[in-house]
Parts: sequence; C-alpha cells; structure tokens
Amino acid sequence: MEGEHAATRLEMLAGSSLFGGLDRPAMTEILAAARERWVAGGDALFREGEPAERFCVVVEGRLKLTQVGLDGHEVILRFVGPGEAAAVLAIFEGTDYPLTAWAVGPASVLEWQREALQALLQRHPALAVNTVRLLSERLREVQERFRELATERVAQRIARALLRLVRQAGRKVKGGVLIDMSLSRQNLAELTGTTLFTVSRVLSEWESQGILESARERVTITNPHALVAIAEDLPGASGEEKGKGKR
Amino acid sequence: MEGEHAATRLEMLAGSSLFGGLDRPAMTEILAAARERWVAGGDALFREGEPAERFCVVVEGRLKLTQVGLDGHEVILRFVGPGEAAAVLAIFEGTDYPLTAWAVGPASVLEWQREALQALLQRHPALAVNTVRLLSERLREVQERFRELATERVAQRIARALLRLVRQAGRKVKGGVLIDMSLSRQNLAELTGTTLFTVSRVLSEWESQGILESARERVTITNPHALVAIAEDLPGASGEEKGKGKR
DNA sequence: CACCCTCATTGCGCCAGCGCAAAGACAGCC
DNA sequence: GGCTGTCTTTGCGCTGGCGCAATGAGGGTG
Repeated sequence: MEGEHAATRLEMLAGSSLFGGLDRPAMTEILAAARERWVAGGDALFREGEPAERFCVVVEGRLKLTQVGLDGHEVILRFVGPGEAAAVLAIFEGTDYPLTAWAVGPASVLEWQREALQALLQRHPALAVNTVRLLSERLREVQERFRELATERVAQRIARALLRLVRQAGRKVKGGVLIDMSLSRQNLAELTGTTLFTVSRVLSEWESQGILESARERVTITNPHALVAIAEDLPGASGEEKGKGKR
Repeated sequence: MEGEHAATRLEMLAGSSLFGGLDRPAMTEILAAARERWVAGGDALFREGEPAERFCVVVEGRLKLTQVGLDGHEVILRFVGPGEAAAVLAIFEGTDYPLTAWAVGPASVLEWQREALQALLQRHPALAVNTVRLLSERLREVQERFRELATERVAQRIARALLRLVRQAGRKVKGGVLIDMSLSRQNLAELTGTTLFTVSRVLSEWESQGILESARERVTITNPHALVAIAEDLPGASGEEKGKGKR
C-alpha cells in the first residue's frame, strides 16, 4: 500500500466521518497501521462468535452485517459501504464479534489489529471522539428500527427500509432512483423482520400503483413521495390504508 | 456537593464502568464538572426531540428510556440504574435526544454540559475509551433485541426480557428472585413489542406452571431454569411448545 | 441453445397474537 | 371503612401476515 494507492486511501479516509477532523500526519500514521485486505463476494470477513481481533473500514464494495438466531433465522442489521466502519467493539479484549460481516460483492477493507487501534485511540483523542459519534449514530439508528419493528406494520417498515437504502445506495436513473446494490426480497425481509413472501406481495402491490419498479434483486423507486407517505403513515398513499393504527 | 456526599459520589463513579480505570485526580476533576439533580418519579429528565445538551449518569433511582412512534405507541429501550449513563450523544452539537428519559421513582443524576464533557473527553483518553466501550455494549444489546423481535415469538421474548431484568435488578428473596422494581404488564409489553394482554396471559400461564409468581407490578422468578429453557427454545420447558420454529 | 439454479410470484389455509369489553383485585387516600 | 383510580385477568372474535407448495421468470454456463 504505497504511492498512488496510498493517496487514494487517504482521500477516502479523510472523507469518512470516522477520520474527519484529523490532520495529515495523524491520518498517515493511522493509515500506516492498517492492512488492506480483499474479500470475495459471499465470503465472511469475520463471523459471529469469533473472538474480535480486528476492526475494519470498508474501502470498496459493501458489507452485510447479519445475526442469526438459534433457529437459523437471519437478520440483517445493516449494510456498510465505503468509508464506513464495522466491528468497533474489536477494540476491547475478551469480546466476540456479535455479528457476521459478509462481503456482498468483491470488497476491499482496511483492517487494524486491536492493540494498534487501542494505541491510536489513546494518541488521537479526536479519533476517539469520532468513534463515539459513530457509535452514537449507529445506536440511534438501531433503536429507531427497534421501535419500528415493535410498533409498525410490515408495509410501513418496508417503506422505511427502502428509503434508508435509497439514502445509502440510491442512484438517480431516468424514471426514478435505483437502489444500486443487489437486493433480494429475502434481504428486504431480513431487514424488516418479515418473510420474503410478504415482501414480494407488498412490492407487487406498490408496483401496480406505480410507486416503484422491481426486477430480480433490483428496486427502483419511481414515486418516493408516496413511499414517504406510507412510511410516515400519512393519508397520502394511493392504496389508502383504512385500518389505521396497530395496537 | 461536597464532604461526605462527594466521597460517596466518588465511590459510585469509581465503580461504574464509565469511569473505571481513571485515577483519583481525574475522577475528582470530572466530578467537579458535574451538577447533581433530583427528579421526581414520573417526571422526564429530558424528552425525545429536545436539543441534547446534557449528558447524565444515574446516582440513585432508575430511569426508563422510551421512544414513541407517531401513532403514540411507546417502546421501552432500556432501564438505567445507578452508575449507568444515558444520552451519550449529548456530546455532539446539533443533535436532539432520540428518546425520553423518565424517572421511574425519585431519582438523582449527575449531569454534564456538552462543552464540559467534550473537554473532559479530550483530556482523558481513558474516559473516551470507556465511553466507546459503553456504547459498544449498548449497541450489541439493542442489536440482539432487534434480532429477537424479528425472529422470536412473544413468549420467548418475554422470557428473555425477564432474565435481563433479573440481571439488572434481581434480588434474592425466599422462594426465588424478585425483580426489584415497579414492573407492570404494560412495561413488559413495551419492552418486548407486544401488548399488555398478551403479557398477562403468558405470565398467568407461567404462574400456573410454577415458573414465577406475579403480583401487581411485581414479578418473582421461582424457576429461572425453566425460563432460560423457554428463552433458548430448549425442549426443557414444562408447558412444552410443540409448534417449534417461527417462519 | 438447452439446462440449471436461484429468485420471485401467487393462491390458499391457518394460527399467533391483537383488540376490545367487562369484570376483578389491589393500593392509596380521605 | 369506603371510594377511586390504576393495574390485571380472561373470554371472544377477528385478521395480518406466516407457511407451504406450485409455478413462473431470468441469468449464467457449458
């Protein structure tokens, strides 16, 4: 990792919220402690239950963070894109990864060993503060999703999930916004705590209402406004919900 | 806040995971920046949506952290007891509290203003690292509960909630472990994403099986082992579940 | 081009758990 | 002690969405 590559990596890190506000020398030092690693699509970077030894930041590609219950049912906690971090808790000794990180496609990540990261955190308070910020945001998001799962009905949750994905991986195309990643019905189900059947039914319905277009592992939102209306439970949606609140 | 009181507070803070590993002078400095505040039971320390300006640690009593959906349905994210922190994200400017903190009974908390806390974090890297640890643990727990909510059925979730509460507020009494706090069916429902009716039915069932004893806002576990069996979906539970997995 | 494999759709039946209502049980208070 | 308000229990009916099975639709590969 040197020359142009290193420069590119620096750019990337500088842009990520985790390293924002750090000066050049600090960044160079931090970067020097990292190791770059490629993973093939479908491979796991690390698995739930393994001792957590490495912390990582995505350079290219996308990770899928999942947890699986004892009955084998999987849940997607989050997708992680370039510049974002995973496995922050690898900083601490004696912990296991609480989730599995899959490479969705071929992906490249920067990895830090626990000890190195601990040292960096002590030496660069700004890095520590950024880490706290990152975790706060993650926490906020999961709590939010927890509330949704507990209080909202399926369609609403799917709408929200789609809107989040648009924010994370939306790409303007003619006729709407494409969620630019491989996204199966099963994935959406695991994100929203439902089944692929239900997701399929809901998407079909929305497609017939012109809210989105879906193909194999691909979703394009053509009417984001309607989707927001569903997510927020406003009376705007065309396929009007009559039975209002749940519970 | 001085004299014996201050000494007591120091003890308390020293014991809390957030301030562990800090030396005496640092602790004194940190403590000096705090302000103690009493809240009456049922009052809110801060509310969801307000600008987050203060960070706090519970000294006495217990807080209930809740979120409410647009339809008014409340969810309990967590109970916070002595030595534990709430509203870590108050460290950052421009954020709002993502949840409301209610005092369950009369409670006393130490509060830090944002600026003071930021300065402390910069000056005491160990404090920053502790904060990261705290957040990591919280994140892990919420993610875990998210998975439960998405994949497990009600009885299982209630069992887990009770076991967690035992860990947080369990007190050995003759005949079992009492969850030493005011805990209504409604509370349990809001913790597990169900309704008070369903909770009531489940508890009644368990009571008839001798797994626990329940009174008004009070639960005593008499057979923790059976509860664990239910939580882990082992075949041990007396009131055997026949329809196994969900989904 | 034909085959295969994975993903998606749709109909149908069913049940866990919600929602409401009505009644009962405590605890606190005057 | 009687009253009131909150918390709890339980019956009953209903339905959202699960679960399965069968079929269809692409995309990739040799």
